[in-house]
Amino acid sequence: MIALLDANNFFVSCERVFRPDLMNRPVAVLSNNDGCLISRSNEVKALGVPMGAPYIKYKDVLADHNVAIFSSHFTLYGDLSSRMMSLIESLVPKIEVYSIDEPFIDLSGIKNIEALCHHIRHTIWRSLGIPTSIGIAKTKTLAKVANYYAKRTPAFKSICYLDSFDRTELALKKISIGEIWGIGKQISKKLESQGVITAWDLKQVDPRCMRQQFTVVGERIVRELNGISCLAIEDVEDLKKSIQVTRSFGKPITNFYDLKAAIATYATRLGEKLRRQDLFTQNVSVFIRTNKHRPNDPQYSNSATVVLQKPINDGISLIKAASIALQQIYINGYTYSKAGIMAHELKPKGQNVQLDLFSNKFEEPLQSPELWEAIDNLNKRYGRGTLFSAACGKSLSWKDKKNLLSPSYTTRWDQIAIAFAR
DNA sequence: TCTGGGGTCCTAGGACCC
DNA sequence: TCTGGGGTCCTAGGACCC
Repeated sequence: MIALLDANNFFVSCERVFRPDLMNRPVAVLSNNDGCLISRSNEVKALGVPMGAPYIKYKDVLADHNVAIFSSHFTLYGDLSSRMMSLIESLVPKIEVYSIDEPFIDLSGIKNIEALCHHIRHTIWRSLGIPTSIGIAKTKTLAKVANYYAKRTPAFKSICYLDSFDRTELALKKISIGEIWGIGKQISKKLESQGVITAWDLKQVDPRCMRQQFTVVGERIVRELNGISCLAIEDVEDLKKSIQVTRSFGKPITNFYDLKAAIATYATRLGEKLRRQDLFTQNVSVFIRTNKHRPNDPQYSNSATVVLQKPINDGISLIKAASIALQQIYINGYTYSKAGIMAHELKPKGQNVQLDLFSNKFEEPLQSPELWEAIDNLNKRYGRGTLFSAACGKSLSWKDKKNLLSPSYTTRWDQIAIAFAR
């Protein structure tokens, strides 16, 4: 058996951990730039505010209902996530971290599955204050279905175990295909036109037909719904294949210098991410684009890739590479709204010493790793952006907005939570 | 008026090779 | 009056997920 544990409204729950006064008040968390809603408490969901809705469109409704609004605070969420994962790991033989708030748990060999799951939920609640739901079934896809019911059916008390054929049949008959893991908008539209409406319908489709229409991905879904496990619990954490930093601008950019400064800032952040994971990149791409939500404005979007002679992860080399890419694609006269930088061909430490036969032996030395460790430590201690390259510029008008940020309760000494006893 | 960011996996199709 | 066929590698783009 496989369990899928999922934190309820994770980002909202993280904000509530240090603000018990919000426990019974509606809460929502915004995307970058305070653009749209990406996490809603149950009360906000009940108001009919959809996931991903533009904040500004619902600002009044949210204010009318006294909803507490937060800018997204990924340092906080990431920290609470890793605490939650370690807790779970200490209680079970094997987990696979699937997303920031969801691990799959391998339950093979466990005797009293439900008791263990109750214990896991209780431990997370008591130690972290995060509410969770657990779905249990024979395959990952079915565990996802079980989790769907665990969240929505109060009688289940947040745990749903699809332990029999009958229960599974009932569960599949009452859920539409669009709720199934891996079935998005396009595929459900196509399937519905063929009369496949519920997950139970989908379970009956010939897997070979699914493969023809929707590749092996579709075939696997049907098999998994039939209780045949096609997606194993991944043992080793795979090496990441790409790392990116992309942002919409707080204000649109119309000149090269601001764009260059933005790209340099993203390149700096990319370097931090690479160094934190001890990774190097040999392939840096940059993209820029105008606002695609304004079809009447002149549209332009392009990207360029720079392939490097040797793997890098220091800020200066990344900024240099990114600037070269940017120069190749920049066209004057457009209003840019978004840009990003991506690193591909990631290589772990140690693999970066390989010498290219045809490259000059006496190339300039790699930027000193000690220097970058010192810079990272300073920025970690005194806040991101304490020390940065002049290429990132001083004008911050294009920077993203985060007007409603909560304190860094768990990662900054100067913002640690304070409790008062009365 | 505004509408996120960071990932993965899969396929088609072109280039190239023998 | 015919112009192979099989294989690999790479990239762009689509679809999906949280």
